[in-house]
Amino acid sequence: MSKGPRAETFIFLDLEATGLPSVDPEIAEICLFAVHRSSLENPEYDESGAPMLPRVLDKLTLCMSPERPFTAKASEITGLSSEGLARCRKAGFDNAVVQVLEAFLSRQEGPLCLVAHNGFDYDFPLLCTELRRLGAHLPRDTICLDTLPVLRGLDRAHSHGTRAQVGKGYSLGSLFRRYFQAEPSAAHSAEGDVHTLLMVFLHRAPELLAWADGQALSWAHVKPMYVPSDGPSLEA
DNA sequence: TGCCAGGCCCTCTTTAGGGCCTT
Repeated sequence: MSKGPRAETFIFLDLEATGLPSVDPEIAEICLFAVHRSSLENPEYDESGAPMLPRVLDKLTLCMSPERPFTAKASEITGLSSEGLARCRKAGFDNAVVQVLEAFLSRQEGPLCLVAHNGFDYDFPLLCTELRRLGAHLPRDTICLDTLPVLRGLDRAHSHGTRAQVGKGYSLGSLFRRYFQAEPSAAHSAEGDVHTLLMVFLHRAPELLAWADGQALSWAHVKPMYVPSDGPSLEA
């Protein structure tokens, strides 16, 4: 059941924000790694047999000052704070961010596939909220892949009823530790988590690419996490 | 300087409850 076009570039995405969906969070850091399909289909491996990061890789990381405060937990785990961002004179998620984002994406061969871990419940709706607030849009043929339900589903299918994999942790860190017997680096920095996400993807690339080709959902299906009640919503 | 959303999954299930996963 194909729901979208075949993606030529995969955009690995992670957001750090002021909290979980319950607090109507705002984005404080965004990171995207753009990887062409060819690099995912033909990964290189190091001497230990682990996949190597593609040599041809576009990266974008931006920090921004949210208007609302961080929850204590969000600030603790991300290392970001309103004070720290303000001290560095970071503007918010504004039209300049949108322009940089659009420029970054426009130089990737489309169609694009956004990839995030728990993306449908967090990163995609939150990004959708921020883009809509500014009247911005992603390319219409953009599709989305959420590695959390897809990897769970693939393992469940492979277990043939043994449930060998099902029930184990599927957090991004758990997957990385399971696949590579190593600790992920820089957890809860946006770039660190995107790096971890890409490595996890590379470990299962043939299956995930096939899944993306057949079952990825359109970005048009993503609903905003919430509708902002304030902010520069009318300036776009 | 906001403790709390919600869809999915598992099981001691299905007349339900609890944990995961994202910050």
